[in-house]
Amino acid sequence: MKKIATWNVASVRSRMEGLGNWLTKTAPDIVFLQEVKATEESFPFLEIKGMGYNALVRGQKSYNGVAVLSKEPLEPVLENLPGAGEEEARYLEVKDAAGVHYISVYVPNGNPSEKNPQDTSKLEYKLRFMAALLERVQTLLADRTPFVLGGDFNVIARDTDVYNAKAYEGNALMLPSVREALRKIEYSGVTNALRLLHPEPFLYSFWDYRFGAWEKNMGMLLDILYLSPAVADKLEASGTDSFVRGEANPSDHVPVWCLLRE
DNA sequence: ATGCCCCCGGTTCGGGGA
Repeated sequence: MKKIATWNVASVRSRMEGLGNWLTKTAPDIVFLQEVKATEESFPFLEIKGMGYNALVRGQKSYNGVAVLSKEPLEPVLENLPGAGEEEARYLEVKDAAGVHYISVYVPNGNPSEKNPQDTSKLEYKLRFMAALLERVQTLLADRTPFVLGGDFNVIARDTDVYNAKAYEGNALMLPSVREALRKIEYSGVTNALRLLHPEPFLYSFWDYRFGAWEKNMGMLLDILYLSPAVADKLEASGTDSFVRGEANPSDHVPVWCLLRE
């Protein structure tokens, strides 16, 4: 069995204790991280090595940043998503010795800043990014490359993936254009590892730090693991590690994981 | 239900997150 997880850690350096506890407790083989908010120079490679994991990092100062942790060494394939620009660290594709690709992705949020509520440039970037991601998925599928694509997609795919859909009307997390972009990826032929086995409504991976959201269970499902067809055939189990949201100094996201037969 | 929180850089606040 191989366990693969994705987790938006919301600043890896400030989350080391929780990350270590979670790795020890759940023992994933491969972990996709998002929002590490560190450069390669400042990334805590040594501490993570001490936890038993190698790390490949596409870093950036202050913002974004993605990584893949693994017990067995992996090798890099792409450090940027083709067609999405190279300014922001939101994509890292690596592969194992068997040729399976592992992709950690952090899709842009897409909402305007509070100071410029009419600004649509961030939404346009999100849609461009998702279109480029669709292209990459289609290429991998056409090549019959086995892969796991996981990350924070920043999309509320269905009204029942959020505590109150009405409150988020017009939000870039669930605009029709954004949902359509996600559906194009899903309908290209990948399998949602969590949803295939757990279709129930109000299953969340994110609870805002504000509003007492965790205590009131005001959450959203934003994190996804997509499997290529050959990998999906090996899916044994999946879930969310929501317990970490209740621990000290947590990320606002929790890990989503799947278990694959060898 | 957007203000509430949290992190970063680098200073005592602004930007970003969702």
